[in-house]
Amino acid sequence: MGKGWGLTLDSDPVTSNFFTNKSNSTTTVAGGSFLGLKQHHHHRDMFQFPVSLAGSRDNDRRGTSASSSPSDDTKIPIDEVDFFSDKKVRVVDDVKKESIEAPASDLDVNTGLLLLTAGSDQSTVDDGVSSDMEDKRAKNELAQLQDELKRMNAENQKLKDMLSHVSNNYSALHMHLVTLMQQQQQQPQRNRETQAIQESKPEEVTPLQILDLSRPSAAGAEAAETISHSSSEERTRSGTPPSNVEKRVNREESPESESWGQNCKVQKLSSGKPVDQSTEATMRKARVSVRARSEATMITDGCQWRKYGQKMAKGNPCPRAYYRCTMAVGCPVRKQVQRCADDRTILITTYEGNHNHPLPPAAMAMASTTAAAASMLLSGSMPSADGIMNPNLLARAILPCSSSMATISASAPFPTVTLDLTHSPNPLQFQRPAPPLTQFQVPFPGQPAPVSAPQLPQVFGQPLYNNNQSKFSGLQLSQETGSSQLGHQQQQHQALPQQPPTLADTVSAATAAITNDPNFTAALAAAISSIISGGTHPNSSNNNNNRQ
DNA sequence: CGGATTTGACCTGCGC
DNA sequence: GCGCAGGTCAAATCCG
Repeated sequence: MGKGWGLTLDSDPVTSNFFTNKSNSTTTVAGGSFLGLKQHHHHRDMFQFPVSLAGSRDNDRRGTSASSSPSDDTKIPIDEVDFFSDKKVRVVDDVKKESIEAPASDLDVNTGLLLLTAGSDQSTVDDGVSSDMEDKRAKNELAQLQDELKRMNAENQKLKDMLSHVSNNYSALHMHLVTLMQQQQQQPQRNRETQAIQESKPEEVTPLQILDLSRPSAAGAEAAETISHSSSEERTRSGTPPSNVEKRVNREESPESESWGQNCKVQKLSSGKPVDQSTEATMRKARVSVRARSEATMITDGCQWRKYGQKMAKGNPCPRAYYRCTMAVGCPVRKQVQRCADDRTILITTYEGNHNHPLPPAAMAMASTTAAAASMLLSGSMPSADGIMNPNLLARAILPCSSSMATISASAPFPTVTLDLTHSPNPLQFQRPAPPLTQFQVPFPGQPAPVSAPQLPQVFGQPLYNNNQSKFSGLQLSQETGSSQLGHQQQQHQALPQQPPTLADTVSAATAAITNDPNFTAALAAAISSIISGGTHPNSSNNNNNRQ
């Protein structure tokens, strides 16, 4: 991914370089011909380094492989060199040696031409070959060779300097980016941290009680399941239904991960690690809301849900339904479904939590999207709620082609990413070159979810609206497909290559693309920081917090 | 009969 | 402290 997403995702290769740490700063030394030397196989492609910075993924990969593992080193022994590891010195030395030694071996070629020129001059003067003339020729030859050698040395020195300069620049840039990243991540965290410390009372908490949505779901899932099981056993053992007081005690002693409200309690109970605590507190409250037109009572998103409650929400005549995921025992994912009060054809689905189980392919794309959105929202690329950054900036980063469809609210009770799929796309947005669909990887069946992305349910890819002019085009990036009436979720991944991509395909592809890169949030943060440093966004004054 | 849904009670956080 | 609103629980009910 990373291509076709404009500035934001162009940072992907940069991300690969800058944020996967260490050996990414590798580059390839080359340019034998450039040096005027015989081309050695291990000195190819001079200045691949800046190319790599510019975003060639292949270059990145090759550069990384050169120093990432010993085995790789054995495969590509000298071809690629890490200038920022010890090898750098070695290679530079090689170049140096090369400049001194190699010309000797190249003399035949160059000298031949030069001698021919020199000799021809003399031969026209004197046809007789005397030993003096031979000596003179030899001296001339030697002098020219020495000049050539000096020139090459100077050239190599220049190249070395250039290389060193580029290396230094890269290092500085790298450090700067890392620093920016850390600052962005730590600043809002510290604020919350301080607040959490002040509010929380020190009580014991087990690590299992801290479920970080930003982490791969496995750990949190296991934790959630463990907690859930233990609490279930406890309830079973108790036999009789607990009284209110007992129930209360039970909740406090075994804070089931399944309860949002209880989670808030866990967050207050936990005090061992302030950072984790504060992060968790925000993480758990992060939500992804999807607005879509649907006549159904609930959109099919590939997951199995069980309704566990319904309430009348204030200010909305339509009841709000509460669902929990039943695809796995103890899955903490919840969702709320409610019709919009203003337009009852709009169904608002709000997801929270991450699945602790594998998702069906149909549910992967949206899960990835919502997870990425939530992760980004909470990872530190999300500014604190004090309005340092326009949420729309982040929304644009999520969906650069649909800024009006994705809004992020940091001031809401829960940080919420809202994907509005009900609006017609801005025509101007379609003037941007649409990313080739092939760059998106729609998850295949059995393909694990992106490791870095907590999984959340998918809502795309189901019949949302019985209308060819599906309003679902809000997220469409490339074109409106008249024949793109959404089919069943299983069909969305079976689009024939020669057919125009369906909306579901496009959406799924886009959503998958968003999260294919484990470092998406980091890349996003970097992009944002660059945007900030480069000036304010044209719409930055339009602080459109989307509160529900 | 087992699983899903309904629905009233209960809990919790927040604002006044 | 009280009331309100959001969220959850669990017994009752429904349904295949």
